[in-house]
Amino acid sequence: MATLRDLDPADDRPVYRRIADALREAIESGELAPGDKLPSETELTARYGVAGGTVRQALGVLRGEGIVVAEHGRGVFVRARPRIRRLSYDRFARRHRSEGKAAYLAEAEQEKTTPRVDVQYVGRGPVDIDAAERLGVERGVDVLVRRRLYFSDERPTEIATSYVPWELAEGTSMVEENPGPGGIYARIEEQGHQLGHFTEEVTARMPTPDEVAALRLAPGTPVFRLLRSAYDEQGTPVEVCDTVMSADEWVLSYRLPAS
Amino acid sequence: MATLRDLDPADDRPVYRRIADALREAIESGELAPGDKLPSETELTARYGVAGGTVRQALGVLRGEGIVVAEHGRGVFVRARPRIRRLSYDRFARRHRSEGKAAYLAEAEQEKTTPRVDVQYVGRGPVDIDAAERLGVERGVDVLVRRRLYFSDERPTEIATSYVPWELAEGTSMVEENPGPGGIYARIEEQGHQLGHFTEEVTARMPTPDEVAALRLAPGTPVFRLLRSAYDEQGTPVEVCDTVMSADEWVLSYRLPAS
DNA sequence: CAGTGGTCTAGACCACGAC
DNA sequence: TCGTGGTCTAGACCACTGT
Repeated sequence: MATLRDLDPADDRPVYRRIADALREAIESGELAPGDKLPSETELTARYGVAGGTVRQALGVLRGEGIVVAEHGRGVFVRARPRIRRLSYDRFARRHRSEGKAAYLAEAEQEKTTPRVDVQYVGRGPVDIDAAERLGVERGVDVLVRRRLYFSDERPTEIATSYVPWELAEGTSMVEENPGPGGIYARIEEQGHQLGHFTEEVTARMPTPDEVAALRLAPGTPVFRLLRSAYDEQGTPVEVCDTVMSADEWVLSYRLPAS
Repeated sequence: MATLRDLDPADDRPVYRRIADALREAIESGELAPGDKLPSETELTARYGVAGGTVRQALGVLRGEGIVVAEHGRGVFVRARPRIRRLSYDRFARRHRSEGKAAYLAEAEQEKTTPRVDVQYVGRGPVDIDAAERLGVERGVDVLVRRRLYFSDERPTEIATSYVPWELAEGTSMVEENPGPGGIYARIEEQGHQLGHFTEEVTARMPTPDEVAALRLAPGTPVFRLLRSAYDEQGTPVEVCDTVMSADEWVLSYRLPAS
């Protein structure tokens, strides 16, 4: 059992917080490394002379902070932080499309990971409320809906749902599972809509149980939600993409003008 | 006491989850509106015939989801969602600076809120590790550190710490509590460094206890961390700003190029 | 003061994982 | 089978809020 410091008797904060602090310090100091097993609840009750419920409360604090994960029947472990990946602001630059690469393929190449897409739904369907507002269509109107789950080295990394006005998508390979070289943005440009710019709206929240399952999220980790709108050179919205991704696996990078 | 549905005896999930579900349904259906008081723990133990600990566990689930807040001695209340505010990508545009407004003042004017800044520390101090990397200085070197807490209508909204190379800051009003009209960016430009662009790196995580206290965060709400670097027209970094803000009060908005 | 949530105890029994 | 965490009980006492 790792050497944990004693509780400071002068500290009048609740015992469970002080136990959580002691464990957190052991983790941050590296004494308990990622993947290491924490002392069991039984050991901690003996170590600190408290009831089991108090120890559970302390561990609950650390789980809430996402720095440990409990595995039923095995123990509580220091969470191994996933590798941080960067989502770069120029990921939709035309040079990638003209090279025949969809954005996620260009990304994977730069990250040196093996990409895979699981297309979960492609077809005509009702537009989502947030997408409708940004596409400038009425709520409930039918548009092209493309919902897919992206993998990187066989680990799920993001859930993305795209919405494209039906008039624009009809009769093109956008309605196919595989939209062809350069992805749907290349198809949209072939339809006479040169892309002008994108806006991206970022929020973060705790995941729904569905998202925890689909993205295999550890408890206590928030998700990013990106709502990206693509505009053509006339400023007409041509696509909206709603993306959910694990917040502790990604850093989003943007460039802001000074003038 | 609000009419809560009975627990489904056919459901074999833990009792505390089923109680949490019943309460969540009452909230989502609007039967318990934002600001309403939930039945007390005593009432809930009687209503469902369980021990107090089980009821507390159920309420803990809802607190973790951030949909209720407990107030010691008063009760547990349905959380009123704060107004969503937008952080816009052009907030550092020169036109604001030349009008003598710091970015947060321009922001507050647009939002029609009353701004206030609480300057917590201004002076020479060691550079943070992430800031050092981006400023291109050695770790631990002394720079100008400006740490402040921003308020909007007297509610704390963000913690920000700026780092400026000491050679650039020395002898200017950047080292004063109030850096003068246009904020520190105006002072940096007066020093001969016309601002060229900014980069902003966005992450999201659960807050530390300090951040919960300073920002008066409800449990279960993640925070954004923005690491913004300012570059002059030669591409030399002139400032790094590290910002923490409540994720459920803000949506971050960016513009991406297509070419 | 009464009523509320916050902390803590000392047990019980169960479900899961590894051996 | 044994050790692990997950759920639950039936209490106790404390701290805070309102009257």
